[in-house]
Amino acid sequence: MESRRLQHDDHEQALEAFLLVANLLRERIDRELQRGSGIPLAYFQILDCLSRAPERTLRMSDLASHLHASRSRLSHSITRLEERGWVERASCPTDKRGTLATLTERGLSALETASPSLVQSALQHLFAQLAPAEVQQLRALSESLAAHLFSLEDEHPLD
Amino acid sequence: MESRRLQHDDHEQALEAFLLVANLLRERIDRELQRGSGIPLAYFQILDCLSRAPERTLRMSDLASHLHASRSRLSHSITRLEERGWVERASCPTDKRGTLATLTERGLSALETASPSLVQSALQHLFAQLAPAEVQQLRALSESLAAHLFSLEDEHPLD
DNA sequence: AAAGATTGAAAGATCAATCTTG
DNA sequence: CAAGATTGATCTTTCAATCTTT
Repeated sequence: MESRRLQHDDHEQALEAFLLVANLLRERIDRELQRGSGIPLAYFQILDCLSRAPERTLRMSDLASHLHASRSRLSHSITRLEERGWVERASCPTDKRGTLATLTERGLSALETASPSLVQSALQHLFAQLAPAEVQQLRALSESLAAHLFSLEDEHPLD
Repeated sequence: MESRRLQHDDHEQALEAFLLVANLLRERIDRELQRGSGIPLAYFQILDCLSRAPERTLRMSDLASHLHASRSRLSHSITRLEERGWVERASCPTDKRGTLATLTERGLSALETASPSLVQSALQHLFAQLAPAEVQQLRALSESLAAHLFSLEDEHPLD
């Protein structure tokens, strides 16, 4: 009973520390991007994802699942990115229900301007203090937890 | 040069995995709370923080720094919690600039209803697959990163 | 009916003033 | 002027329809 209780406390403290650092990290990166280039992290991730796709184009649905975002959220975001001239929509030729999102030249420039200095400086700042083995630990733990969370989503989907 | 490049990739992948799992985890916990009790995680954290304070009361400023939230965000949140009857404001007797936030009886009940089952089930789900040593690793890494991020905030504050 | 996508309204967060007290 | 706190405008996310195509 005692050890059961201790174990639970361990979990709770680990969870608290994890959620705290996750927030701090996201905020920090978001700020550095925002300040340096005027691009919020959420938009950056969309542009980055499109830039790696063939023809710099993806279907809304595929883009949403790559980014682990809801269709609704992505749709609103793409609307705003279209207003900035960074993304264009086109209807899918093979399936009239679908919509294709394409990264424009201007969008690519914006991404390339923002990308190198800021993300790298963030990374260097953040991981400068961790030993290579610790970086690996962090990655292994994250991937293990992510796999578990994905299996939970399959049981109880969020949409 | 080659190893420099490899190291950077390691960092980037670790960061990606970490940010992904952090989002999944936060969403999952938020949903379980929301579905089970109608309380969003952000509100839960405020109520929980107040419930541990002496007299169930804290100054807005102290509450904000405990939660690592901006004063503005907290002020808006407390307004909404007051509307629900879960928190009350009072002006600080010793410093007329200050405002005290107090958890009400109804707020305490709401917290206690939401708290036990949901958070514990979330914790058990999430950590069920990690060995105790891994939980400790996760905690140690999180705390180490958090300490580093705090020192960054001191150099370049966010407010 | 299910899948892909969008929309409008409501809730939450951020940003730049603003106001009061120290 | 600085610290504590609030406000209003704006932006983002979420939620619950809605619409079209399969």
